[in-house]
Formats: sequence, C-alpha cells, structure tokens
Amino acid sequence: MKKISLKDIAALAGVSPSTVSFVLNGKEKQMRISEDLANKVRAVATKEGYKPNQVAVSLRTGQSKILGLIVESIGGNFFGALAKVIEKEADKNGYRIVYCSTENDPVKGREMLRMLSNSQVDGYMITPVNGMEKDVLELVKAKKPVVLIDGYFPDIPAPYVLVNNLAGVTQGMNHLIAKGYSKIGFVTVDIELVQIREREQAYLAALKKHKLGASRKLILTLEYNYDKEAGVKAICKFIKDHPELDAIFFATYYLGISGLQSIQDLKLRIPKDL
DNA sequence: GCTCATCATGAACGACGGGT
DNA sequence: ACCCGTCGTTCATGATGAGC
Repeated sequence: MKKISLKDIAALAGVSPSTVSFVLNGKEKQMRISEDLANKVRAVATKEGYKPNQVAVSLRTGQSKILGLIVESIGGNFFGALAKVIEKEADKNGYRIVYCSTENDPVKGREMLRMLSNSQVDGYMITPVNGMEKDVLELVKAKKPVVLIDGYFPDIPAPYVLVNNLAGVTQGMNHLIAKGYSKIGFVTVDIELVQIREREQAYLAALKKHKLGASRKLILTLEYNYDKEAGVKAICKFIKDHPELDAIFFATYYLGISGLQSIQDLKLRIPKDL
C-alpha cells in the first residue's frame, strides 16, 4: 500500500494541499478556515492514518527537529539521568534526541559530531573532550546552536552548563574540616578536564583557607582509564604510604567506589580509622 | 463597487536522475 | 555539460463568492 501523503488527504477531502497543511499544523484559525472544513480534514487524516513525511518537512522548513546529544558515556548514573531529563524537555518542545558517547576519546567525539552534522540535527549538546576544540569552534562559527555540558573550552565562545565543582568540593571539605580532620587526602584522575582541575583546586584552596598546609603530597592521581584492580591497589598503597591520613576526598564517584574497596581490603573501618 | 471570509494557487526547499 | 522535473510539504499571495 502506498504511503498516504498530504496530497492524498487533500484529494479525499476535496480541498487543496495547503488547506490540509494549515489544519494539521493548527493554523486554521490564522488562515480563517471554517470549523466544519477543518473537522472534515482532520477526520480524513485520522481515518487514513496520515503521518507527515519528515524528510519533506525538513526539506521545506530547513529544520529536522532533532537535537544531537554527545555525552561521555551512555551508561553511568550521571549521564543517564541527564539524558532522561533532556529527552523529556526536548519532547515537550517537539524535538527528538540523537544520543551518542565519546568515551572521552576525541577521535570518537569528532566522528560523532560529523555523524550528527550529516544527519542535519538542529542543535548540539556536547560534553566536551580535549581535542574537540576545533570541531566545536567550527560549529560555533557556522552559527549552529551549541551548548556544552559538564565542561567547557575557555577560548571558545559557546554557552555551557556546569556542575558547581568549586562549591561542591568546598562544601565537602568544609564538612570534613569541621569534623576535625586535618590530614585530608585527595584522589583524582589525570584527565585534562576543567571540572577535574577545578575540584583539585578547590581541595587545595580549602586546605589553604583553613591553614592546613596545602600541598600536593596528599594527592593521588590515577590514570583516567585505570584498571579496576590496579586502581584499588594504588589507593591501598597511597593509604599505607601516608599513615597520617585521617580522611580522603575522592574527586569522582567511581574513584570513591574504588576507594571504598581499598579501605575494605586494608581492613580499615569507616569512620573509626579513616 | 467594496469588504470580508474562505479556500486555492504556485513557488520553493535540496539532491538526484534522466533527458538533451 | 547543462537543464529541468521529481519527491511532500509549507507559506505568502491570489482568487472567488457572498453580503452590503
């Protein structure tokens, strides 16, 4: 069976295609189309199960009503929850989301950007990875709508939405310090992301502010894609090498999980020993 | 003859294929 | 090598008829 087009509906209803278009797009008032005719057109369209040809709509309007979302990873709590909200808001406004991930690989990030571009998406939401600067800049130069999420490029004039890394870490540190801990370690990763750097800076700033001797000696930096076991071992060694530690701050939730494993392996008790 | 309501006409969108 | 029609849809503009 042939796909029913707007023209078919028009022929069946005995009106012109434009009339059908206006009615189905809710512009019958604006176009002064009588209520009776509008109802008739709607009835025919529903009966025939008419669905607009999105390719043609895009061709005509220049809009795809699709937004591209590039996140760090599709799995995981943070980006999963984020995507859910974004999808919901997009849906409210008649947009759909194409969803892909970079795994913090700039090559893959660029590949995804090109894919989205070829798919004619109307806008981009991107969690930036170092190495994507040129491509993002190109989008901005081309006046494409771009929003960066959970990170930004200082030199690129694109709007961004961030977690308040500074306030979050500061609040956490203040809590530990208020509880009387003074030898606080910091475990982070060596990835070049602004949010990670900000967290480390906030950690150091908190120590400095409370005159607890801000130094890098109590900072452990793991490789970003650290092996699970190796990471746990490294944290164990870090704790053993620094017996003066009475508290540890983990820069990310996955580091925290590894850290809990390490602490358990060392048979230390929380919060008695650490 | 004029105004208003009501609906139709036709061009345009971008890429591709077929015809000269 | 170039032009032109094709797809389905949208929208500015035009056309028709009714009522005064």
